[in-house]
Amino acid sequence: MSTVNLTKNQTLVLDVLTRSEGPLSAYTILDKLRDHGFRAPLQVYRALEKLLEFGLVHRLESLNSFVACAHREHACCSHGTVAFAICESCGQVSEFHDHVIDDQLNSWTRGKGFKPSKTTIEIRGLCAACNI
Amino acid sequence: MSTVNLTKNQTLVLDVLTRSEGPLSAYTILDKLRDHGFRAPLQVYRALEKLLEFGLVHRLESLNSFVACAHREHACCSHGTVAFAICESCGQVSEFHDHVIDDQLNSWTRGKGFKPSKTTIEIRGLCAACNI
DNA sequence: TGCGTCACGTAATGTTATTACATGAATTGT
DNA sequence: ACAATTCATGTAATAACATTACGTGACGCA
Ligand SMILES: [Zn+2]
Ligand SMILES: [Zn+2]
Ligand SMILES: [Zn+2]
Ligand SMILES: [Zn+2]
Repeated sequence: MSTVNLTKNQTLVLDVLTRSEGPLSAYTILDKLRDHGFRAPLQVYRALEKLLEFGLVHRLESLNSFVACAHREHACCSHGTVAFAICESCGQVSEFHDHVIDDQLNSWTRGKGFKPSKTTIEIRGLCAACNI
Repeated sequence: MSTVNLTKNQTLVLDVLTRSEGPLSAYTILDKLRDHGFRAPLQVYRALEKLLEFGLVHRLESLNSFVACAHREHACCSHGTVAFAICESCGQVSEFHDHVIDDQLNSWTRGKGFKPSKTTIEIRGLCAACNI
């Protein structure tokens, strides 16, 4: 659980994401940080790039947006693939891990000689609260 | 295995995707169809929307691009979630299904009361040929 | 004929992401 | 102390991806 030294911009971006209820697009983050001196998309994208490297943030491909990791205490990157359930009504995102799925994907890739670098699993739908 | 009647534009787009080695972005499709009278992105996006509905085409979220379904004879939509392995070197895409993964995801969503509408599974990495 | 639906066309605009270039601070090796 | 290198940052411009708004003609059906 090595703690990383974040730069000022990285800290600002991570704080915004951590405080947010749901995922945010890069441009939404930019808007939220204009008061703190952010003026260009690149400032956000550069910070996000590092935060993704550190495993502190995840990118939701199906939403073109970003969330703070929900399992920071566990060093997310270390325990396999992460999956997300995304509610299309309220925007809530649940992050989870599943070793059976991991194993199954690994078994497929090994069988094919495919060397995975990054795996995306995203379930869009309605959360329990919205599915009344 | 009901065959759908495609419109002219839908046929053109599907043909381009079917002939293509790998996934194509909407704008690449547009360029390839300029000779056939395509002039605006919307023509492509409208055709893609229908082809996605029909299950003849898949969208790769992590690539913002589209592929023809590799299992048309099996009526792709009918047998659960589709997964893709995408080679970051040669661009080749392998489409596959795995019932264990399906079951595992379904068991998670049932447990949470989450009602899935669409699931994305994409593995980025290096295919066997590129991973020498 | 009048009406609704649907595929299509065109233009404009909105959203997301990257490239190119410049500056200043911190780090390293001598 | 000095040059060389690296890294975070700033700014502007542009590229890539996607949607909204509006209008037309074809078709099926009361
Ligand atoms: Zn995480
Ligand atoms: Zn919800
Ligand atoms: Zn398919
Ligand atoms: Zn390859």
